[in-house]
Amino acid sequence: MKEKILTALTETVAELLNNPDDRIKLALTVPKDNSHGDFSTNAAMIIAKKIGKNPREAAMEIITSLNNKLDGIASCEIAGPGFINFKLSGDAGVQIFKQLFSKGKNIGFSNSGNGKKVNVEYVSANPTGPLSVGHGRNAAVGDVIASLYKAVGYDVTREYYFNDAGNQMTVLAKSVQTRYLQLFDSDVKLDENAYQGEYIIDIAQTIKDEYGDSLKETEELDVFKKYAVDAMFDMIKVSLKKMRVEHDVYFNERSLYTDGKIEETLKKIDELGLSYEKDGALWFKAEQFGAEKDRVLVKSSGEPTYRLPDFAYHINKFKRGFDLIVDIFGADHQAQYPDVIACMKAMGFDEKKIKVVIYQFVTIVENGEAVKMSTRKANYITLDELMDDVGVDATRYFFVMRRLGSHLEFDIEIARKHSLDNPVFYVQYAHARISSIFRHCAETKPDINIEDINAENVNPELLIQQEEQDLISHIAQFEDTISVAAKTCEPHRLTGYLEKIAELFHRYYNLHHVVVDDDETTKARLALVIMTQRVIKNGLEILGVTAPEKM
RNA sequence: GCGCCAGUAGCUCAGCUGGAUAGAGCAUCGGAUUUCUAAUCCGGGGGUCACAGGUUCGAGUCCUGUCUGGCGUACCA
Repeated sequence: MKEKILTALTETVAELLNNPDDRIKLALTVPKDNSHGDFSTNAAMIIAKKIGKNPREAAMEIITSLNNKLDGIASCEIAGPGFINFKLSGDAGVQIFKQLFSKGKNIGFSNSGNGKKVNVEYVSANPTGPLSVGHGRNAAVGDVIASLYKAVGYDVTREYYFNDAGNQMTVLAKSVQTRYLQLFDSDVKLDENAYQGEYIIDIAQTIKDEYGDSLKETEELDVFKKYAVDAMFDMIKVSLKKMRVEHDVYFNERSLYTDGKIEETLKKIDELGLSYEKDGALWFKAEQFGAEKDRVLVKSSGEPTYRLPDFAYHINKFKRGFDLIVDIFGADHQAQYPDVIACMKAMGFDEKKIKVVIYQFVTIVENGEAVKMSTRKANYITLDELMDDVGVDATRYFFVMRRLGSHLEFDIEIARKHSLDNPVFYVQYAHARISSIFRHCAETKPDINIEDINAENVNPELLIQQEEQDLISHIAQFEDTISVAAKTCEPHRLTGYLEKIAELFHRYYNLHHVVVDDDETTKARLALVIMTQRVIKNGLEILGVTAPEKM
């Protein structure tokens, strides 16, 4: 319907301008205020100046020449400064309702992605400690973005990239070693830079249980490292599973070395003339791509920096044939992507396929004060603790409900209340209430079987209440909302949308009964709430939040 | 210094490609339950959209400058 109006409008405007080639960006929107009709356009205001008339006169002309082109429109009105508001005829409304209802359980899902392959890389925490609240935002955002892509028909790969080698692992192994030695001699001091979490002591204890004191004299860190990495990964995977996050691929940075990809990448960069040696290190000519100075690829010690494997990793992603590569990371990693993009472009890959999603930090507020976070110092609140406090549903919902560009303030005190002002409950409650209506209907009207209701055997014309019309017109925007949320990688659009749907439903519920004396009206209203419930359920599913039948 | 992100009600935040009277929740004040779950609903009060210019029919939204905050600017990841 929307397309039809827009096409007719575009043609009309082109005629009036006497220049079909002059493509003008017209907006046809669903007005916030429903007294402004079902659709609204700004066309007249845009062309007014060009055709030398004031906007309201222009609107008049558009309507006149539009007149015969559209069916299904009950009226067009000129309003305000020159908007043209269209009101659909009742018949069109019925068609829309039937169309929406017949989508059944798939309402909201579409196939605009057309099976294109997208790789979403998220969490990607190195195994140096339990997942923090910061990782939690990453996990939730990445997971929901992946689900959004799936909902619009992409073939989605969820990926976790990690590094279990290098400097930080050595620090970790040393920390475990120190804790191990402390089990024999409490005078041993823990290095200031060491990881200080309790979990390090647990790992040391495990090693003591298996090896006794046989590792007391060894300089070799391998055993400590192996135990530490295994233990950390177990911990991380348990947390992610609890959070309902499951990756398809765990990609080990080290495999890029064993496969010779690092060498290959280095060679390619050299061939392109993008590297040079200086002070014993190998440098990447980042300045050439707008960076303020060049960056080190290989340290004078011979060890690569993170940058080189990052390049090799992205080449690998391109070679696996992804049409879209989505990287999700926090604001503290913002510096690393321009180099990757520049390098991929230089190597002839389509760098526009890389989409970098950067989210701002999570601030934990406790007793009105921000808690400083540091993995090393271990004075942070873990993701596990958070999930235990407020539940997985609320955790996931909270992490995605804000625009990614804004800081997320997580007030522990409020979260711990299992509070009633929690928006996730508001949405879930709407879902549960609808289930409750079904139960009530089954008891009071055994003749009506919910399962039997379909687009053909209900009469949508009986849905004449304003609240019903509001619900329908918002439901009609569900698919669009998902598709925009996916395209922009902005999950909060979906939470906002669901809250609006829940609000409209709750208002409707308070004003009107679904199950009423008249069976036909009851059936029409049931169809409406069935659809509403499907929308909420599918929306929550994308968010990874449960949709309870009872609360 | 330079770069990225932000500044909207007392607090936490929405505001889709510029559109009609800037919206929610919390907090506050006042109402609604013989009826499908009151985890709900209805209403009141509360705003110089950080500041100053600019672009245009029209700016919270776009441009420039200023101020404030977070992050980055490693031969750490």
